[in-house]
Amino acid sequence: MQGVMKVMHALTVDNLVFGCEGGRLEILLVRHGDGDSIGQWGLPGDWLLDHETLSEAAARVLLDKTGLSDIYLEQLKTFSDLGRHPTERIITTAFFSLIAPDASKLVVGTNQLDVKWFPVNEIPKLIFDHQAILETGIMHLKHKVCHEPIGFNLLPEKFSLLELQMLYEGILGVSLDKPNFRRKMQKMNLLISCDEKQLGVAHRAAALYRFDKERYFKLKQQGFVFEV
Amino acid sequence: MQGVMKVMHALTVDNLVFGCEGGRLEILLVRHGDGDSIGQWGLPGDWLLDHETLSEAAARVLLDKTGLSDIYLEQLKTFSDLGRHPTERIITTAFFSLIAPDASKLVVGTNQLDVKWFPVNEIPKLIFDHQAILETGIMHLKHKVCHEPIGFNLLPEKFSLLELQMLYEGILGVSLDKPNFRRKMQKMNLLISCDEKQLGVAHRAAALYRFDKERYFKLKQQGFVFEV
DNA sequence: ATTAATAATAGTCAAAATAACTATTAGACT
DNA sequence: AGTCTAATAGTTATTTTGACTATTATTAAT
Repeated sequence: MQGVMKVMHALTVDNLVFGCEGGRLEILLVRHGDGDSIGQWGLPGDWLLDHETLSEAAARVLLDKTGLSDIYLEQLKTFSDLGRHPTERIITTAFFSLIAPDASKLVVGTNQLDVKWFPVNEIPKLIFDHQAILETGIMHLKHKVCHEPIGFNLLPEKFSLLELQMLYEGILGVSLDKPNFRRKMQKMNLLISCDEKQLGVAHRAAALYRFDKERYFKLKQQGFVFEV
Repeated sequence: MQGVMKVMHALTVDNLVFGCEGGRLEILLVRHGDGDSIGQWGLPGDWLLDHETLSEAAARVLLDKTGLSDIYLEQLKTFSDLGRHPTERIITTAFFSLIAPDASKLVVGTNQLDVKWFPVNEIPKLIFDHQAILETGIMHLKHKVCHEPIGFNLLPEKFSLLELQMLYEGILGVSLDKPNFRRKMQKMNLLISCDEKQLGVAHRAAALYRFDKERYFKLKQQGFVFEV
């Protein structure tokens, strides 16, 4: 270390909790019930406590809001701009999580007015720099979803190939050729057929698949790279 | 925010400064001259000051050590494990930078005994969790170098195709087919011929190229993705 | 019952990209 | 003149991609 003085800093975590409904990407927001930002929407977050790591703090926030644990959770970036908070210097580490539909029961925290899912293209004005954090997260998601099979975390356990395709179309904002998409996915050998069909649909029912996590990790060790 | 108490934290930045000599990936380390870790090697770092962002702190550390500014510098990850520092709780944000050979004149800082380049596969024992930070950084580099043209930051302004290939081979730890590699690189249209040849080599001199940054950004906006 | 609608699934085909090569050329050193 | 090293050029079979068409299964409407 250099010879300059140590300064202490206020640290928080903020979570980008992504979900997906009918191919539409959604984000979880909370409405603050106290402080300067009362009544405004922002990302769920909290102070980092003394005895916990950043990941643990992020997992705690996620559990508080959604009742979920064992969720795909990844550190995104630490935001430290001097003006990011209006009155104090607060540094925040943003996390990135992907959750499957209907898995969660939303919980309104103490000091909060509301928790709600918003489609990512219908976001209200957000507190502090949360809009910038969200944009960073969406860019990260767009990139990563093409190079690693993390998108499956946004789908239910069993899904059809069209649901998978619509997820990609929703995230990337493009439309894909159905036969080509299905061929590419099936050739990777990462989908296990459930030997089940969709129920209650008004057309020919699609076969349902699960993502083969074990196989993916085995292939990955052998140098395989997932690519969409 | 939840209703828990705000705690203040000690924050530092640590830099992974990568270089390259003859296709061999190197990292810049400093030997500490005071504190508990006296005499041991570690990543160059410093406390985060009150008036600066994390990026600014990282750029300051880089300038102090190498005399360089305007360097490729990217935030990697924030490390917050409770036991990462032996006596205090210190949270550090690791940065990732790539510098061209011979660009830098190393400077031994106050409270430091030495600054030196080490090949990444001949690293001494490092302080704290710096070994883990380094491994994270190398993994990140291996991944990113394939998807974005950041490798050029590790080469001199003018380079031959074989130098470029050896850089990739060094970073990825694989050997590549020369004609195929050269064809792939040239087809991307990101290399400007310098209309110059290597000097002082004991064999047929190779043509020298520069990386066309402007063209890359233009193509990127149009959806082009760099892939090796 | 027939037909329309919707989406699943199967298959085609030309163009492009890749991997694994061989061949030739230029320049320096002995 | 011959040897070494690496640059550069080219070949070929295989695989992958993109842009399609065709067929099938299922439900809902007429």
